[in-house]
Amino acid sequence: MSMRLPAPARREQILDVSVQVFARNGFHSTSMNDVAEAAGVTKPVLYQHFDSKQDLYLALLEEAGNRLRTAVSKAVVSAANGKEQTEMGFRAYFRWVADDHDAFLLLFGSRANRDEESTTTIRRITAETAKAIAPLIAADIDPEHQRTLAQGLVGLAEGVSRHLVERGDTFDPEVLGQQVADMAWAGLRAVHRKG
Amino acid sequence: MSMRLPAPARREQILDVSVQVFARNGFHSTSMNDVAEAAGVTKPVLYQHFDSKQDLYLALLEEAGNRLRTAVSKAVVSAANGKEQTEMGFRAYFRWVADDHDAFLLLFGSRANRDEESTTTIRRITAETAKAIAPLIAADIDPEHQRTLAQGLVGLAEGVSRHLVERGDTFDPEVLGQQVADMAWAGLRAVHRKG
DNA sequence: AAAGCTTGTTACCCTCAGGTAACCGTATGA
DNA sequence: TCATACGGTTACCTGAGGGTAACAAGCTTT
Repeated sequence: MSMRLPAPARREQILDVSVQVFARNGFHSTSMNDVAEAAGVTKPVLYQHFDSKQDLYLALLEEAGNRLRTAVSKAVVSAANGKEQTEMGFRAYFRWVADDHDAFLLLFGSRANRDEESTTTIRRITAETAKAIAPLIAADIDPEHQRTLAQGLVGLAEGVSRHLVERGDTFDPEVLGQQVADMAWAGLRAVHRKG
Repeated sequence: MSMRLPAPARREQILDVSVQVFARNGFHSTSMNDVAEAAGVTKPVLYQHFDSKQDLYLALLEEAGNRLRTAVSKAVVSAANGKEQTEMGFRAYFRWVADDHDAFLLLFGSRANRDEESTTTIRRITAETAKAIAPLIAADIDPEHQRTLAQGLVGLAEGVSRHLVERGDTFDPEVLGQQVADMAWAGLRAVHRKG
């Protein structure tokens, strides 16, 4: 039925397609047959490119995580002061959510199914994101607590995004990012004042 | 091996045990045999009390959700002004996390596996929690946005908790709740000022 | 102590889905 | 035009695990 494709192209296509399928239906509710069908191909083809379902899934997580990471860190670097970093960071985050939609669902959607290994990967990604944010938090509080609050901010962005994405709402990432950043920044300063 | 138990007691015991097992290993990685073994009993006994694995799992989610809901709403009601409500709410939340540990992981842990139905249930619980929080947010911004921010606050608490619980850290819910509440409250006021 | 309800066990069925062996068809290069 | 490599398919194996039928062992009530 489907056209013959050179191996690397097929691999890419499989990755593209499976992000969507997994994001929509979750890991366990998606069979390799489903993926194959969505790719217009049969199961053994998948196994020519990936060792196992796990392997495919982890590759997807990894790729999605990379895109998130680079989007946020690029944005943060290009900012001058803490406040601006906060703004740029959140705006980049929501921009990523808005146009890498399926990747977001894959990593953080309610349907994101997680066994041992995937959990580790996702946690790592979250932790790295938090790490990128941590410096924004006033340096005069103990680092332990700093990291905890950073995780909280990540959760904040995640919560907002999940709500919007799963409702199917569209949103302007710049506006939303700015609003959430305002909120977060004020919160951060409050923590600072108290120590 | 195990003692005979009257039906209601057995049912309770199964619920107690399975919260732990599911929380620790996630839905799909936990077989009914695992649950049965943990309960010191064999599989068919489980099916005397629950129609299916789904059924059991949903019962757990429901129970956990109820405990969360009542904990938070009780706390919020007993407070006078918005600031106090915020403080009481967050403290109650973290108190719940601290001593209903497994329930938290079940609902919000990384390993929380979610098919169609469970997702709906969990979303409902999150939404209800957000709804309880929404009134705290300044009334002069549009309700749509209000709800979105409320989801963000829920995410904030969730993110902080997940980080701590999954690291196995112990924490004082009162102190942590107060700190997060300070942060949240400042953020909320900032949103208020902007409209 | 026998009937009968309740609790529990053993041993099984059956489906689903991950994974693979063996085979086909077409483009390419000698 | 024949060989061969590569992309793809059909048809199967297999294990895990949800769910159940049939039977055993206790209480309890008369």
